[in-house]
Amino acid sequence: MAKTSRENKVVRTVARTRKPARAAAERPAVRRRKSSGDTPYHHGDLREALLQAAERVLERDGLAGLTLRAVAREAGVSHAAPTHHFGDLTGLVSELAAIGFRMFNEAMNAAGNSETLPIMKGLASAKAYVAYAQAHPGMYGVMFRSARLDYSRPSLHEASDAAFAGLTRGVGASRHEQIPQDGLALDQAAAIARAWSLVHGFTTLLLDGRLTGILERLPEGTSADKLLDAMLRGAVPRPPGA
Amino acid sequence: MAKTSRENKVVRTVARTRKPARAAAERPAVRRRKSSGDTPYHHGDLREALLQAAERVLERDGLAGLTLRAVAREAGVSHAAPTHHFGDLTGLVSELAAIGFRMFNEAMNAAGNSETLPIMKGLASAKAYVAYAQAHPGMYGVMFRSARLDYSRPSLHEASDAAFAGLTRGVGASRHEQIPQDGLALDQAAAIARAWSLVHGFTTLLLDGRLTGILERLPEGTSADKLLDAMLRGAVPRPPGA
DNA sequence: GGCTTGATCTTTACAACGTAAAGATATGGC
DNA sequence: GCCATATCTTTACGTTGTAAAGATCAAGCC
Repeated sequence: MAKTSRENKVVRTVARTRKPARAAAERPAVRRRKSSGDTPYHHGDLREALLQAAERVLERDGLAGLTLRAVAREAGVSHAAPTHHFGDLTGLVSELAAIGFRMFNEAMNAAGNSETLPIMKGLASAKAYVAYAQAHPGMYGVMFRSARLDYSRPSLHEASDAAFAGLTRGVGASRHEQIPQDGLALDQAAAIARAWSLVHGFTTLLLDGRLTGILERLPEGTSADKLLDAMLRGAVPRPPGA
Repeated sequence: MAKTSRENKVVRTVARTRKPARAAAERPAVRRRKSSGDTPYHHGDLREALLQAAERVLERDGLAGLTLRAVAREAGVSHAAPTHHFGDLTGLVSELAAIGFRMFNEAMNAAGNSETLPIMKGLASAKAYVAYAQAHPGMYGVMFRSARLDYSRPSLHEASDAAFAGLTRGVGASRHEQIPQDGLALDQAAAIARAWSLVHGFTTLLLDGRLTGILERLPEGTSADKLLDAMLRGAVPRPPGA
């Protein structure tokens, strides 16, 4: 009961006193509708602006710098404005993570669909997984390292489930099987867990810099991509002819 | 230059005024040497007491509850006392993580040494890895999820390296090979990365609750241990006869 | 057109945190 | 006995998340 976020369920206060707030001219100027120079209605699409500001702050200052007040500063609004749209910091971080999962999922699907051979689909998806994390380390941190994620939020729940479902499809494709929705044999479950663990573990270790010791000992600066490829090819039960 | 921790390099102040501090009797009482009822010298082994307090706070309140002030409260000292022994929060968390890595490493080695077959050594170590994380989720969080770790600290650096070296040895044993210290072939590196990624990824996913969807669909509440075993057995190039 | 209403944003306030600095105190060497 | 020093406490400050109350504007009603 301590965590009741209002978030658009505005508490109408008693109000009605004097003391005029400062003039409207003093407020930050950039309050216009997204890509539409006119009609600066109430205060613009602040929710979207805050999410974009949050992503900028994240990639600039890292996960530790992603605070409610920093995001508000970046967006040019008062420090309490984000509370109205996201309830609390957990809410903002969760919505940001949901965006990350959607981008993530799209990247994996695009990579998988670009391949024709079923076995290659899985490999391509896995590579896209790692590539996304390398390109957006801040987002990856929000999605997998942040302690403030509320998976009961539908947006986050759905986006996160969709991303892992995509990876599971890749496994099914590479084994020429359909993954059933209800029952699951142990070896099927093991195959899914193996694919998830391999890709997710590799990414986590790579971003934590724990693979640099290995990469440095490889011939002439082999890239992480090559190591990933070798790791995955050795992991499939029947190695592809290519 | 903003992060110069003093940490035992005490800044001698000018000092010397009046205003007596409160009586010694008001202070917390438990200030005696570890397992030695007498000789309560200056204020006891506070450094050790703080680390133990930190572990208690961690397992009780989670990573988010692990603050300098909470640890000081748990140990019954002033909120600024930990600073003297660890410099800052990063220092305390790093030392705690080092302890975690040492316990972690001991558990893996003990499990590996209990087996005679080389292939089994790797499996046993991997299971010990996951078992430790399940038994000490707070510690695992400090070691792998905390944003405040300073790997330039020798204690943390060494303990962390030792833990991963142990896992690498397990891989070498399971492949009947010696992992060379200098050069490394791509397939050797891939084998190490595969073992690390599998075990670490599985653990991360398990602790994040992302495997529950799979576990629930397995026959009659199969344990995570069974899934791990099946996953690992399917991953080794030459499956063991057992 | 004046008025109300409700959503949006700002101000103000407070407790908890990390950290620095200065004051107090006991220990061990002399 | 005395003092230098390491250890611990007090005090203080800036930052954070969050609650609550005040201000402002768009829209609808009469």
